[in-house]
Amino acid sequence: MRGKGKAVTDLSTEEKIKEAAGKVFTQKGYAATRTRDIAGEAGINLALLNYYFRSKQKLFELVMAEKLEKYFGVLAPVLNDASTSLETKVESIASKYIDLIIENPELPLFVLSEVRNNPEHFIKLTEKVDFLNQSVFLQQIAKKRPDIHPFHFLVSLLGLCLFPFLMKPALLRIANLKEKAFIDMMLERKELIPVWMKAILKTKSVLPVIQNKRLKL
Amino acid sequence: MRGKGKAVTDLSTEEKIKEAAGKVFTQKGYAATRTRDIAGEAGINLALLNYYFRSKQKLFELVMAEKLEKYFGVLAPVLNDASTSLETKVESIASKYIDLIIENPELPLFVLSEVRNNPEHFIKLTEKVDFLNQSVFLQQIAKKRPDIHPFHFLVSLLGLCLFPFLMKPALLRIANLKEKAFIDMMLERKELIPVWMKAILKTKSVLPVIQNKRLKL
DNA sequence: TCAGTATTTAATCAATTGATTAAATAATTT
DNA sequence: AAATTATTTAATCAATTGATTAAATACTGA
Repeated sequence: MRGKGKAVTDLSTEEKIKEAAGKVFTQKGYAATRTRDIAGEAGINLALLNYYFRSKQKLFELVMAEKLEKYFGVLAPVLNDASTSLETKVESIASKYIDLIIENPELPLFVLSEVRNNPEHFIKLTEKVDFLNQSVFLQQIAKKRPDIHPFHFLVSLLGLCLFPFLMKPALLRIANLKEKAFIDMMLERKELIPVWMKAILKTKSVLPVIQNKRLKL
Repeated sequence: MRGKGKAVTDLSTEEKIKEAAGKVFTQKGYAATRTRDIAGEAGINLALLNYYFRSKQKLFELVMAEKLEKYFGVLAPVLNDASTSLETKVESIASKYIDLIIENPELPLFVLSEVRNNPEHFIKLTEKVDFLNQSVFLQQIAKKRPDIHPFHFLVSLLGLCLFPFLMKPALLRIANLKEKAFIDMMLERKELIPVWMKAILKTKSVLPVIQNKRLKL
């Protein structure tokens, strides 16, 4: 049945559906998404969706892989750059992540939710690339603060960048912010976070040093 | 039909269902939850659920209100305590929040997801209590750092506490951590975060001071 | 143009799911 | 114990939803 057809048209329709699926899935999550919503959003008939992608699940997996790639794609190249300082890396991650999420505000909640629901997606993505554990970034941190597990700092950095987007709906309400003011705050954070991370990395050790928590490097 | 019956039995069954609903809803979210799952989890028949709570939606609203109360209940009393220092408040929030989420690991993702899907829940909770904007906590921050919107610090504090739980599944995998090691890290954070927040509050100003971003206090 | 192929659609199916109902069972009261 | 009321259940309903099918339409190359 399904042929390759004219490449341009083919790609266009297929892409249109995938685009719509990306939008609806990220907004409502897998379970709350109806294939009819996607079809409607794409301006096509429901059957066409299954014609192109066989099933909701298959379509979702395509979208998910793309979103995961987007979400973690910011990190990978920076973390393993041996030619930049730790400070530069922090600046780069904060800046790129915040820009990315301003353009894709629902990405973090979507990825975190669906990774929890279907860890296998995330596992498949990471099983090939062990980019993180042996990364230059973590080594640079470990060198500076051998007393604290380096993931403390990575998680803190990501939390400072991403968490505001996660609590954005709540924040807009309780802080009485408008959309524009929120974006401005996030842009401010591109400058604030590197300063803060620097300060955090400089703090005096407070943890008991009973166990040696240094990574195997 | 539905009578009050024997108070003890009544409460027990009703509570059993609500407990089960809380568990399933927080684990899977509203859309992915089947009323039959809840009934199964509670060890009762499906019809009994509707007999007690009329509908899935009604039951969910009860659970949601409870979870919201739990989630934000940590903050309210601390933020408005005029008798404690800013430093003490930060310590208290970090400690209480981390303890709470260790006991209820799925709470943050559940609350954040469902608040996005149904902002009215959150709105209903907050419309009465304007505890945050005029809080002692924000005033103490604004006094110390009039150059930066105080919500920057609140969001940072919450992010440092909560974000690790949000990316826990990813973290366990990429950092090669076991459950126990993760909990230990979070306990460490109860000490680290206050130190970090202190350092953050001390950083030199880096933002342009064109607009006066001071709150109306 | 027209045969052949690709694309799109309306109609329909079967499974799932939230909700209801009427009947059975258990508890309580008199 | 009998009557009354409360609790629980199996069976069923109607709507939703993912998926399929067969037919119609648009497109392409000879």
